[in-house]
This record gives sequence, structure tokens and C-alpha cells, in this order.
Amino acid sequence: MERLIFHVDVNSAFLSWEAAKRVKQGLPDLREIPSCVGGDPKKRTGIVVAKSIPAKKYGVKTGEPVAMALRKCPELVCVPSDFELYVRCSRSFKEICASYAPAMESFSIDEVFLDMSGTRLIYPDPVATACEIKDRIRRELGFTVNIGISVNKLLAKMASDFEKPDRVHTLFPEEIPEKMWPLPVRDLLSLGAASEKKLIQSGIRTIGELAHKEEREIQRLLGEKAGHHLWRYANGIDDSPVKAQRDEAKGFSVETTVEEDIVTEEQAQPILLSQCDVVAARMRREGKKCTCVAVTWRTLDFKNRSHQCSLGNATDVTDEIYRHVRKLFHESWNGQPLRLIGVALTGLTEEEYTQMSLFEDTEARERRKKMDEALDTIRRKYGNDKITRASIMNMSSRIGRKAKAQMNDEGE
DNA sequence: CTCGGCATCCTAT
DNA sequence: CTAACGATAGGATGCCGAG
Repeated sequence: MERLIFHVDVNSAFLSWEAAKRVKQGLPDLREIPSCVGGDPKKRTGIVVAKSIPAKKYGVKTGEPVAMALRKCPELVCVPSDFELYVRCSRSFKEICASYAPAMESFSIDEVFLDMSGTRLIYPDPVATACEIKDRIRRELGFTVNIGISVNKLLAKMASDFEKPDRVHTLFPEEIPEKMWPLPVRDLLSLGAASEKKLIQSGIRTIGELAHKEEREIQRLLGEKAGHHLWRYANGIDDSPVKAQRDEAKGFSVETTVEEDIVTEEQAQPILLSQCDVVAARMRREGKKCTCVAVTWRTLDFKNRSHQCSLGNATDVTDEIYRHVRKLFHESWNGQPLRLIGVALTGLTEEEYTQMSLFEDTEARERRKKMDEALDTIRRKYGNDKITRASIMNMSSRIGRKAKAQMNDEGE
């Protein structure tokens, strides 16, 4: 059975959403001038998160420091990000998409796949239907999307990446030689900088050249799994289904770039405690416990390191997690100054009951659990930023940025 | 030999 | 001059030691 898949992608999502908000307030349209959404250029977290098309013409790139973007384009208008606005815009746009499709997969905050298979009788003309969806979003919500149409997710996603903004493109299998094979290999989904380098060194520069090599040779170059799957992509092959329900989370993590380098363990500890608090609360909200705790950090030369341990018993208790994190950090940090530090919880379980060590003070453990639950309740009521452990409060001036309430409710 | 644990790398939005 | 300046997640890979 041949499928029919749409990929809907908001054009420069964060920037479009900021622009639409401002236009409603009678302010100038950020999409028509060189502009970007990004962090504070004075801080080292100041990078470009989204840019307008005029900004792109100046060579401004997503992910580069705002300070550098300003050198390329001195009149660049930079606005801070507003995550709550983005969550609202995301909901509205997904609601419209869902109303057209038997099945929708939320792929990220600004992208969905629609499985339109079997809708021939209601929607005889896929391109006309896609145009209707995109025009409705523009009319009702004030921002534009691209829609790609094909027989699988890969081709639909490649198609939505063609000319922007406000466009509908098809990439059916018979169009692959003409529309996809001439593109550079880097344009293929999940083919990043490292794989691009290896391919170019072997003289493979376009997706078509990749598609025409032996699969075995690509696997030798890029590894068994990646090679297999990129060779198939280059040939337009993708059987993955449109998944209407979200997969269960496999882990939770937080990391923070600090304003001042961390040079002592005493500086690191309150940050780590705060991060344990935030990430454990998120995990508890999903009714999970973890069996593996990790600490990660980045030195000034941008080298990342991590250290993890697995636990005999799954836990969701902040202080228990923090004790492991503190130990891990103590064991493994060699004293080099750090610009980033973080905590990750993996090996998630759902088990109600975890066996306790006979020697553990179960009463103390129960008390901590009660405390965590109380804090969680307050957080639910007032948001994560409103509550801070006393031990953190004393140190809060040293923390670069407050850990933010995260984008968990995205994509439900 | 396989398996789990671990550290690191790669890719995505 | 270089590279690279974010937060979060998931998967792959290579190594090591246990059985």
C-alpha cells in the first residue's frame, strides 16, 4: 500500500512567532528586516537561535554567537526568546494540522508529520490540500509554513526544505533524480558534519553519488548502521511509520553554561544540587525512577567529559541523586576551569516498588520523599522558578542562569 | 564469544 | 589565524572486564 505523507515545518519558527506577535501589536515585521532571536551577546550563551531571511543574506547563521552575527550585519535586530509564546504557537498550529489528518506525529516544537494515506476521497488533490492547510495557518495565526509531500517521512521532510517560505513542494520517487540527487550530501537528513567530511574525502559530494555507490562501501565509510540508513535515505527508501503517540522518555538531563568559570568544587555543588532538583522533579512528574546518574561538563577549550554510575536501586529522590552526583564530580574532575556543567538521569524504570537496603534509614528516606513531593506540588502551582532550596538560595548569586522550566509539555 | 557498563561521538531541533 | 561560544534528547561505537 503506497502511503501519502505530509511534513509541515514552520518557517524560521521562533522568529516567525516573535514577528507575528509584534505585528499584532502594531510593531514592525521582523521578517522583513535583518533580525534574529538569540541570547544576550554580552553573555557567552548569546547565540543565534533563529534568523530572518534578510539576516541570512548577510551570512548570519543559526548557532553562531550573536556578537559575530552583529559584525556581519551591524543593523541586525536581536530579540530575546519567549518560550511560553512558542509553546502556545506550537499548540495552535498543530491543532490546525491535526484537523486534516487521520494521524499526526509531533516531531518537534515546530514540525509535524501527517499521514494522509487513504484520504483520496475526501482530499483528491494532495497539493491543493497542503495549500489549504498552509493558507489557513497563515490567515488564522499570522505565520507561514512549508509543506513537503511524498510517500514517506524522509522524502516529505526533504521536500519541505526546498524553497522557503510559504511553499508546498512534492518529492515523489520519480522526482528524486531531478530534485534530490543533485543536492550536496550534507542536505540529507541525519547526515552531519562528520559524515560529510568522510564522504567528501572519498569523492562523494552529492546525494546522487551517494545513492549510486554500493551500500557496503558506504557502511565501510560511515559505520554499519549509519551507512545502511544513509544509503537507503539517498535512494529515497524509508519505512518508518508516522507515530501518533509520543515515545516514553529514555532520560532527563539539564546542563547550564555558567557566567563565571567554575574553579572550585564549592562553586559547583550548589549548581549541581539545583540541577538535581530540577531534573528529578521532571522525572517524578512522569512517574519514573532512574538507575543511572551522570555528571557532564565542558572545559574552556570546549572539550566535554562525563562520568556516570549505575545504582543498585532505582530512585527519584533528589538528595539521593545529588549524593551520587557530588561523588561522581569529586571523583572525576581534575580542577580545570569549567564553562558548563550538567546532570543526566537515565536507565528509567516505572516500578512502583523498589527494594531498600536493610541498612538504609528508611525513615529518613521517607521524609526526603515527602519533602520532594511537597516541593513538586508547589512547583506545579507556581512554576519551577518560584521555589528554591535554602542551600541554593544562599548561593544563587553565583549561578549563571536559573535553570528554566523546560519544554516538557511540548508535543503532547 | 556475548553482554553490560561506560565514555565519547554524532545528529537533530 | 584557528574553532567555537545552547539545551535537550537519542542512537551508535569502541573499549573493557565478567562470565
